[in-house]
Amino acid sequence: MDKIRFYPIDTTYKIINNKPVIYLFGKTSEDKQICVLYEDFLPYFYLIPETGQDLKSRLESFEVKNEGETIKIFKVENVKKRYYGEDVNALKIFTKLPSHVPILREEIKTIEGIKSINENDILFVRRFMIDHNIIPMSFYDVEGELINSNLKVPSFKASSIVLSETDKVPKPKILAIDIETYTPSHKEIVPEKNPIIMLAFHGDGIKKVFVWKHFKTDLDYVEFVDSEATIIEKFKETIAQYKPDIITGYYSDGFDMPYIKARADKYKIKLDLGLDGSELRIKKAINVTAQITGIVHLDVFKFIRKIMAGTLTTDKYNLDSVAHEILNEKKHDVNLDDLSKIWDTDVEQLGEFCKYNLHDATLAYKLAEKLMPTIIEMVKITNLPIYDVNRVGYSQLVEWYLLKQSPAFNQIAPNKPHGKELIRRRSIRIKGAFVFEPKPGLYKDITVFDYRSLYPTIIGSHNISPGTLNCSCCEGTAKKVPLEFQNRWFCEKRKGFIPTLIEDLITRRMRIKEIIKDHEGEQHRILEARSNALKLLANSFYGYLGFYAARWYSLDCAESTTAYGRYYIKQVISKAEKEKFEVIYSDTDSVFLTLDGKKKEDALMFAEHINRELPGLMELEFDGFYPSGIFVSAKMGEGGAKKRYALASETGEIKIKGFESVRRNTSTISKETQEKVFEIILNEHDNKKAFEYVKGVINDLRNKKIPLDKVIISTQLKKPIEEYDAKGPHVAVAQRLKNRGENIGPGSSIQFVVTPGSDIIRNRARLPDEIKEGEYDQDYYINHQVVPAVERIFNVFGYKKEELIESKDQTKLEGFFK
DNA sequence: GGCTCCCGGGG
DNA sequence: GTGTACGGGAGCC
Repeated sequence: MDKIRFYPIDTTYKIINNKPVIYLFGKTSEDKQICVLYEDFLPYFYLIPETGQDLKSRLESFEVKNEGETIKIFKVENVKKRYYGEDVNALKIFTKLPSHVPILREEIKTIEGIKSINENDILFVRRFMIDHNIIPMSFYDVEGELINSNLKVPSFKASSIVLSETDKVPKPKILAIDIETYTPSHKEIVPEKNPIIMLAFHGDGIKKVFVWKHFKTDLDYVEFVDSEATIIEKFKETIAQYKPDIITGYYSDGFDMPYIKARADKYKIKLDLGLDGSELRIKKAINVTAQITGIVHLDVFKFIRKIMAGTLTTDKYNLDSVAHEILNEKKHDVNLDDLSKIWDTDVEQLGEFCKYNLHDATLAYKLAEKLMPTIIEMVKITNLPIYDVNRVGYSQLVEWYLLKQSPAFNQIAPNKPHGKELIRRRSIRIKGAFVFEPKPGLYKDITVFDYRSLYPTIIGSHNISPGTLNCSCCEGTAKKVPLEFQNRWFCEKRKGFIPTLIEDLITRRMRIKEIIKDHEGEQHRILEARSNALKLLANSFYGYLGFYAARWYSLDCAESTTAYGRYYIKQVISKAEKEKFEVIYSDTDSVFLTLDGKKKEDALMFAEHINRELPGLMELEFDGFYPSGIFVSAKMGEGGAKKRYALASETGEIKIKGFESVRRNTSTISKETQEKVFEIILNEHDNKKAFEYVKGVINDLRNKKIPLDKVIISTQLKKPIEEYDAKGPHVAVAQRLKNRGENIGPGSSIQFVVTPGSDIIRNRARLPDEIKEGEYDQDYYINHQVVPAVERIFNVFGYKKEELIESKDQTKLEGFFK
């Protein structure tokens, strides 16, 4: 009997000798790849009979004929469980193979006296990992022996697998890839037709670009090969030699991997990268995915889009914007439209593109490295392997955390909804948060308070859970859900499943926050990531309860959560007004007050009074102090627009909320003008100056002093020109390009400028190179680009948009500070 | 408003 | 793989 220590990274199972065998690919504590095999685990699911029904003996002899084979139930056990807050006598039904489960389930369903069949869709390996407490990226002591196998890594057959260390953080080996392909400008990306021209790798100690045309260069990382097929061979070879635990790329699920696969297919090259010799698998569903057995394929883009999006300020998720925000690095500035031409006619210029190629791989690598701690924390909380954490959304993260915890509560998990129920749930909209409509205006001395994790703390403090809803033990005695739900209460005697778990997440995070100050460097980053992961997950519970496809879906719970939310925020508002603060705005969990002559300390005292009366983990926190801020008016009516304001901090930093400042269909001049206006108004308090500034811009437009590149509007063609019913300006321009014989199709980026005339817009759209400097329709840019961007801001001061447009000076100054 | 369709990223 | 798929914005009545 041997002993090893290892951490699992990627998991699967195979049927060997008619038995399912679990494969845990991972790394030993000596950092060697290994696969731990385990075979003493059987698939099972639960059956809950109607009360009084005894189905055990009937099920024990149950069998189904399937494709000539007789499938039997392997074993049935009586178990006492909890289901939706009730004790139930259930049957645990074991089968021989995972594939037998759906077959048996379908037949068993027809038996009379069944209340429900549960947990029949939890995948075999995941079931094993939950039951055996196998947490990916955590270290285990394994007893067993090395055996022969045809895997590319040693195989260790385990007799026992025991968690040894949870805090030691593994350092998986990451390899980033990026390809450049032959794509003539204005043409679609077509893997079936166009070759890969270069391939870059970035890993620990490896920087390489393979390219299959020769040119003179000093770049030492460039390696010339003779054909595209050799590039694909190099792809395999590099991976085999480097032995990464993780292969990463930016949008590699949707682009690089499928492209490489398509080209490999063309040359009949087998991409047998899997540690079991299996091929790279490309799955084309709604979302394309690329998977390799034993090696995690991490698509950085997917994780950022699905999990990190809310914590980033960018609203574009291309590599350039994301790298800029997360790494403070930009992509190399080359014009990709030129690459194919240069490839055909001017190879000596390819060096720049090799640099670009490697840099993209480097950025993907750095992003993967940076996000790894957060990903690993998500993995540890949910038990899902990295591959899955990378691809699921928040609802699935919450659900797997609940599924992982449910055995500890002796619970049977509810089923996912199907068919009509799904449609019904989908159509329901619940009443959301309370928003206090702001009076448009400029304000000073704004103090902002918000409830720390409002919904999570409400769920915890008020014991909101499907199993505690309207319990019989508290009927008539428990406090009712505020206001409109007086027929609803939650148990006050027994803590529910979801409140227990959510409070666990919150308190774990609070503990981390306490100790984080005493750590620095690597350790600090890990704690930061852990805290962030816990917060993201806790914040997702409310959404999960109201998510139509959730197992623990509960409309009553979701509605009660927002009802309590409205109750608590309104309470702060009315108490603040009683204390003579002016409440200017409130949204969901935050309140904006002006001091109205009082001191900052008075506001802090006020919050402290509120906190004395809050239950459980609920807390109203001081969020910030802003010397000035502006709330703009709504398009319709008199009131202020919700969720649209800008604040200036004590250091003069400007926070803009809710204004669509970066939009694809806007020109640079419109965006620039809006930003400048906020700056002048909030920091210099000079609305006249801001007004004059805009008038200046408008004048410059009139006098054609604004350069052409600031009025260019850029849009991408998304489908063949003929397929557009609504022909916008960019479609019209594309059509003309095509008529001229240029290659225009989906993916072409169309840039245009609106030129003067009386015809409809699309007939006046021109390519920038078709026209001369200044040849744009000043009125269009004034009325449809610049004025709409700032109109609402000036409404606050009583300016009308007509005054902006008027060429004669005419200003009003009243209503500066409200 | 509500409903449907399209798109994201990538070269 | 013991499976299923998202979510937001624009355009259209």
